[in-house]
Amino acid sequence: MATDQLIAYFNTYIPLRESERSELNSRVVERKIKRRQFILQENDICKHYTFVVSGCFKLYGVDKNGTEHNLQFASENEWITDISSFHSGKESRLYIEAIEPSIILQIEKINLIYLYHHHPKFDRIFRVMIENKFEELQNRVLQNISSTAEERYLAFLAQYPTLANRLPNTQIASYLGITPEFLSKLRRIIVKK
Amino acid sequence: MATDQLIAYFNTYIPLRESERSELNSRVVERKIKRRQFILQENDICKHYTFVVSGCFKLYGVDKNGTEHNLQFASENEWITDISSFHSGKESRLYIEAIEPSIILQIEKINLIYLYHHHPKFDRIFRVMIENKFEELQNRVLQNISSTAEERYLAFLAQYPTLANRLPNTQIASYLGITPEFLSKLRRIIVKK
DNA sequence: AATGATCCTTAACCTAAGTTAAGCCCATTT
DNA sequence: AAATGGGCTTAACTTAGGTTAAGGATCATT
Repeated sequence: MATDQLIAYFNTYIPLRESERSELNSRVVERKIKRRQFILQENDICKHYTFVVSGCFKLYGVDKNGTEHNLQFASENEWITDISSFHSGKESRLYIEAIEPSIILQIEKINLIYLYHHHPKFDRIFRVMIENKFEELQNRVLQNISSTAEERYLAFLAQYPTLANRLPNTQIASYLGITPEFLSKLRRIIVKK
Repeated sequence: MATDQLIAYFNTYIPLRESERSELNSRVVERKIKRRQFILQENDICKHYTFVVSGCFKLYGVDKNGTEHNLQFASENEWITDISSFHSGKESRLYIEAIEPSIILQIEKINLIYLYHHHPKFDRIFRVMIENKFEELQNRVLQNISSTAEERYLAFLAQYPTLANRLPNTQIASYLGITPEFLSKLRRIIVKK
């Protein structure tokens, strides 16, 4: 069952007791998502934390020219949400879209708050989870302000080799903040070396 | 007293009980820091969370050419730390330096862990704090991959007007990921408009 | 088999941003 | 009063990366 995978994931942080497992179980909803299907669109309110059981998603914004900019990918055992809209309860300016057919588990805000209040362990787990995510993002910002596109691309390949194989280069270019044409040029330069 | 300011800060998240206040009080150390003084240097291990009571700091990395790249500023009522080194216990690759004469409160890792274990409220508070920081960083990444330097500069002025007045432009340029010369050029273009 | 999408690449040309170098202005220090 | 040093600007020149447009490859759908 899919929630077993989520429980196993939490156990890597802090082992859950039976009571926590069953409460979690009853507060999580499983969904099957098709390729290209959205689980969040601009002007929606983001009501869930989404855990990816299988498949892959992207979180992105769209600029005034209609160009997409990838903020985050999430595949197996990763979380994805628009934390800004989730917190504020206001309309999102982002999209979450399946890149592959996927299975997810979603937890609603009320249920997450319930877990926080009845089992403080979840405060701890989610604190550590987001601290790790924060660290990752901080490294990305440092890369963005200090490295060339080529360096960022090579770093991406090194850090996410599996994703790099799974994703079309257009999606990687969007994540790196460059055009697909320029990424193509970089790839040729790298091969030549 | 300086810890009153920290307690007032925490109270904006969740009010602290007397027991929590006194435990916090005894686990926090006040320091006075001079302009240009470091509270973290490359290859140090980051042992503290630092709360800025007054003054201003920058967190930055230095690249192979010796150029500094500002990851974060922190002024009154903000936290600054190298969360990566703090967590892993490994040597930091970053610097934290006072931009102004400052007063800070530092909490050591053992003491923070003590607070987490005896008062789960701190798990909650730090979770929410870092969720907010995560959101901020995510917006910055989106800016970095989708906007021009001019747009990023104007957004910085709008988002941090006080900081923008307080900081030399060289520091802002470093934060935006551009050279001071180019920022100067942008400023002239903006004024002309 | 044919029709589109989507993607990847190439190439010519363009522009945002970096580099180098010089000069000025202020504040501190001597 | 000079001297130092940080910060800000300007300008000439270079380069990383974007734009536009085209063609080919791959894949799913009819």
